[in-house]
Amino acid sequence: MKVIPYSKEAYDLFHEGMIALAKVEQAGMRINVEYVDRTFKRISRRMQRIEQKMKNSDVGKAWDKQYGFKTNYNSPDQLATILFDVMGYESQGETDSGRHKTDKNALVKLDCPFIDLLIELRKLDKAKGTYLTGIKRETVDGFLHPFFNLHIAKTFRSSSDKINFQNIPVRDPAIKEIVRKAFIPREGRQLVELDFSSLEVSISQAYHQDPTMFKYLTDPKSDMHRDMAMECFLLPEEEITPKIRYCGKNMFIFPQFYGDWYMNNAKHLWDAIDDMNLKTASGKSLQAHLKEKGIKSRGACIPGEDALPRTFERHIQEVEQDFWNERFPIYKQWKEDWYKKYRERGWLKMKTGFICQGYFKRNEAINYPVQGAAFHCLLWSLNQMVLREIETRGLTATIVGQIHDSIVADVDCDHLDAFLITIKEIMEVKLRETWDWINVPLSVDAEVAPPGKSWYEKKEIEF
DNA sequence: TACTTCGGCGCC
DNA sequence: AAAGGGCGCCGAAGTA
Repeated sequence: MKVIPYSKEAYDLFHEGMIALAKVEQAGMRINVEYVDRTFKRISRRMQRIEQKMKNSDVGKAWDKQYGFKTNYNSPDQLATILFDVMGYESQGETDSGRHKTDKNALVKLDCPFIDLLIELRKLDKAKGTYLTGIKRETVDGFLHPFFNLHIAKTFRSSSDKINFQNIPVRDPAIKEIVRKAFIPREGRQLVELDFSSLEVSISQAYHQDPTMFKYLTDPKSDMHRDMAMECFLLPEEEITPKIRYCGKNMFIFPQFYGDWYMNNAKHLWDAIDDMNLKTASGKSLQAHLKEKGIKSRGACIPGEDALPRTFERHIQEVEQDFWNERFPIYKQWKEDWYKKYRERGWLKMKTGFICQGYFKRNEAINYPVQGAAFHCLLWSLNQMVLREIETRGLTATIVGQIHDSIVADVDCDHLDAFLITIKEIMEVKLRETWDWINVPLSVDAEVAPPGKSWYEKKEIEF
């Protein structure tokens, strides 16, 4: 059977999207070139000082003895040889090709002072090698013009390259500052970022129609991440802190939605208790709290082996069971039905009219329609702004980028309020008028940097 | 010199 | 029964 990969509506969305994104690319983002040059040199000096310290440590001396002038702290092979063969540290697992793992997660478990320096060095190297170098290379006359592609991702999402505008550091405060200070607004303007809150979860609702999820997405008093944090750590609502909620969200709920399983959840949540120094709202350590609840150890977490009673692993396994069988059974049923239908037909169709055909694993077939359609909500909104509303309303504003569920703009300070009202109306109201299959409210958060200030200075605002 | 694969890491 | 979805870029190391 021949499958045409899109409907007319989907074709139109991408046709307009190509034009709108080309305009975004052409406009570009203003760069503080002097800052980038200055910071590049400063980071280089900092890296040299760190390397000097590394040289003087015991690991550094062993490294020099083994490799001499060939010493390269950036080589995973050399690092593994020194740590696990020469120094005798315990290997923390293997890569796909059977080498010792030397990523951050494996290294922090070794308890070795050299490692802290190495991790700091890697971070600075990332900032310098990938971001500052990339910005310098691609900036022309003070403007950076990243590409936004619509022909790459299997899910009909976008991608971005030269430079990748969609992976600028934001979580690590130090790297965030180094890189994002390079991005500045045009004269008399300020930078604005608008993102759909929990867009993929909201779009998943249109597929599975789970009533419990519907309540979470429509009742402002309900809070799915808080609830699952309570389950994972056996805590009452009043003991949930922002950090604990963060863990429920990013180490249980989101991984579960992407198809992960309890064993990984248990490992990550258990590590977080120590790494993030988790305490209940009334100040008790979670370690002690779980012990009181009868959970004294993590559990072996070995695939194929049953989780032992009274381990954290067993507990999270039960939380997972409850999550899908009791809390979201309709969602679970949809996943099974959807995958079965894909297996029968060999293709799947998104709410936005795009068709994915080919061999997909279970998790892929389930995730693609949500990921793609969610991005299409953003692209539709961007098209309205770039191709229609900005000009129609006479706004002095330029869309300069897009990050899957958010839009970045460079807006005249005097037009900020009008811009925000316009784009909020499009993203929250007009989008749903156009696509009535979206059956839950969509809400937009705004972050704004002060006039003339860099992208690093963006702060969430009420509007 | 040019290319590929791998490990690692940045984002949603 | 299976067991984390989607991207791009860097340097290291090996191959052509």
